[in-house]
Amino acid sequence: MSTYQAPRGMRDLLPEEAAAFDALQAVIQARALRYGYPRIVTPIVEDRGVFEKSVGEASDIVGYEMYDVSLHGQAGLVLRPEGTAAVTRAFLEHGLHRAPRPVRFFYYEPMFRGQRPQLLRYRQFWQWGLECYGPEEPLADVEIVDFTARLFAHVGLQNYRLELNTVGDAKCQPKMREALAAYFASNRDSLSDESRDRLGRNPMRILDSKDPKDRAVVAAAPQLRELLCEEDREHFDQVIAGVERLGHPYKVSQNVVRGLDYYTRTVFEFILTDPEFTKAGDIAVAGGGRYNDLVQTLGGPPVQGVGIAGGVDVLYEALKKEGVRMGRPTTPDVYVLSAEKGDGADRLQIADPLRQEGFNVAIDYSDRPLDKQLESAVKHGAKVAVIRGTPEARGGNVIVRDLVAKTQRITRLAAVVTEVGRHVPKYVTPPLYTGPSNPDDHEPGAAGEGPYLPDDRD
RNA sequence: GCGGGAUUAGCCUAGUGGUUAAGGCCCCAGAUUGUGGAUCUGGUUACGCGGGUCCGAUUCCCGCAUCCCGCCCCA
Repeated sequence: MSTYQAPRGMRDLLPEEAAAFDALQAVIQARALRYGYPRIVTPIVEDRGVFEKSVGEASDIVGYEMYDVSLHGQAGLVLRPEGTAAVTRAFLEHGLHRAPRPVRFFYYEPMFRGQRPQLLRYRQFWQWGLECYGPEEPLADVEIVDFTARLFAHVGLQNYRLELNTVGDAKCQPKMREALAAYFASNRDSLSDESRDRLGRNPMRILDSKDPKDRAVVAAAPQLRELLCEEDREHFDQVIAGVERLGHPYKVSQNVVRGLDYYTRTVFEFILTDPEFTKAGDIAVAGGGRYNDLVQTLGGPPVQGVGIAGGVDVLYEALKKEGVRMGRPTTPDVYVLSAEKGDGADRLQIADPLRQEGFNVAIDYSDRPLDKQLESAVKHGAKVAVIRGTPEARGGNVIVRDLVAKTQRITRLAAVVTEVGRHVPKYVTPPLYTGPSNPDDHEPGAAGEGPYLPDDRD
């Protein structure tokens, strides 16, 4: 047993898992860009106040789940427990509330909460998220739901359900709270201790209680829909109509009330339905909603917003459970071996053109007998061995051996790349810069469209 | 933060209040003077940490750490 281990609730992603996480990021990020959401990166550490102000001081996250980090005893910094408040801080700090609206962001970052680790709940976990600042139109809410539903369809997630709800806006919430508080107060004796406690703080949270005692009371609680203000109801109806129109299955559920204070109007959760994940209660694979007052809360102008955050660890496990394959191979396809001792430079020279060409190539560093090197190459997952230094492979020749088919041929050095290419795939190294394509490449009329028209304003 | 369970090598398992704690897989080396996943042989690595009881503890007790399960909550 090693002396040190990863901190509680934090884990290492070994190459295979890391590859899967990379693949998930690539897919989600590319899709976010399709929707007009470019990536933003914010620091892992934030001022404590960013979250106290926005998430709510009474919330569990701020109450006891924030990771303190102090520098030279100077407190006040925490590891970020969630993305929305941090992104909003950046949005304001850079004056982006003056940028053309809506202002959209995508993020994919580790988050930290000092909670007790449990099934799919870690102290360091990864979240992807979207934030959209500016629009008050319900269409923005709908698009974020749409993004998520289509993302899950794309990656192959099947076993989940979508629940929508609305919690009203700042004008309306007090009224709703009051009505709920009155109802729950009159049923005080039937409530769990926990909920009785919540009655004074946030009666809405009683709605998502899992306590069977509360359940009965909650079932007969006044419908939020009836308590809503006119504009809130209208907004919600349009959100529902939009989701409906796009054909995403959903359910309106009073129980979706989210634990963060900044939500107004629309809230939603994508909840896993596989029995393995529901035995411990609902696990959300994504959740979000509208936050119309958050920007102001953090000291900005009145700018509305809507967003969502998804759990990468949760998504990864759910996909694995459903048999979805993720990631790229983590093993080299080609191994360079040699029967000659001390010819490391030659091995590297053989590997280089193969690598240039896009093959994944590792070399054997040792002077071990060839059989050991072959065995090692196979164990490292190589499909092809390039062998030098044997009697047959002299004078600018090497052997290219297919380790799966167990066939080989002697090949001139100049033809190694071609020969290897017959057995294993090449990979594309991503470009450092991907510019816009040239619109002139488009051939007018090719797709049946009309000719370009002159713009009279020119 | 509060409850319950677990912790023997890199992994999986056995076992015991008393000499060198067992086996399988993996890893390394050799048998096999250089073309592989087999076989055989050998080798490295463990009683989570700290206290206590005891002549003596890996074994019993307590605390701590970590993991799992539940509460709480969320991604």
